[in-house]
Amino acid sequence: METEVKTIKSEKILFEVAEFLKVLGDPTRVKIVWTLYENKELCVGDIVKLMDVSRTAVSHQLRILKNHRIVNFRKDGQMKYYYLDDHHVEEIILLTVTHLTHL
Amino acid sequence: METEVKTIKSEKILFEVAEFLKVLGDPTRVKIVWTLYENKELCVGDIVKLMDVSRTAVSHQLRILKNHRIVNFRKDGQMKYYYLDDHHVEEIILLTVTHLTHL
DNA sequence: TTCATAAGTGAACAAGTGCTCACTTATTAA
DNA sequence: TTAATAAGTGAGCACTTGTTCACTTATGAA
Repeated sequence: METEVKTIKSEKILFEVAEFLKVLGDPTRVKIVWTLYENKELCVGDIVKLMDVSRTAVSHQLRILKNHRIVNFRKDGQMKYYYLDDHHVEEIILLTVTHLTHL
Repeated sequence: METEVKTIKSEKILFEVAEFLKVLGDPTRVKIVWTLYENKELCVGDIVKLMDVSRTAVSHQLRILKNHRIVNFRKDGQMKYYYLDDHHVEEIILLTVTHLTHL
């Protein structure tokens, strides 16, 4: 207990960081995000086809991603075309891939 | 269902990305990481002093961070001095902060 | 050796999470 | 209007997770 220490600034932003990374820290959600990154935009049915997850599960996760402004969509008839709402998200994933492959 | 789609490459790496981001996606753990980022290295007692979390909880979370090679430590007598094991981790957090503050 | 201090461990439990199931909403075609 | 298709919703439940509590290990001083 002899180390000089600093106090933590902005407790709140760290909590938000944790909350945000938790959203990406799920296999289904990160797979959806990656699929949208690779395909620019996709309707729900296509996302389901590309992933081994039920349509309902995809719907639930898309809502969470939407609430955190990670994805957005445009309507076209009966379809909803989802796309990544912010390029930072793909940067975070790519940086993580880099980290893991250089471990 | 009319969009041209690509197949997902490397299912496994995406799973690992999710697992890794989940580790950072916890308020206690991200706080520990940030505290270590700000202070270079700290013993467990100092980490506890800087955070509103019990010593035991910190110990448990440090083990998880150690298992994922996010932190490491050096022993010095009775103390263990923990430090960040990879600079990618702070980059990921800083990028997330940037993302959240520009939302 | 004995005691104090620093840190870690494992069981238990409350809280949270992600999936499935049944049902609903919205849109388009017949 | 009726039927079909695309997507979303809410309850329920199994599973996971983070904390606390009691106990253990390891090191150093007396």
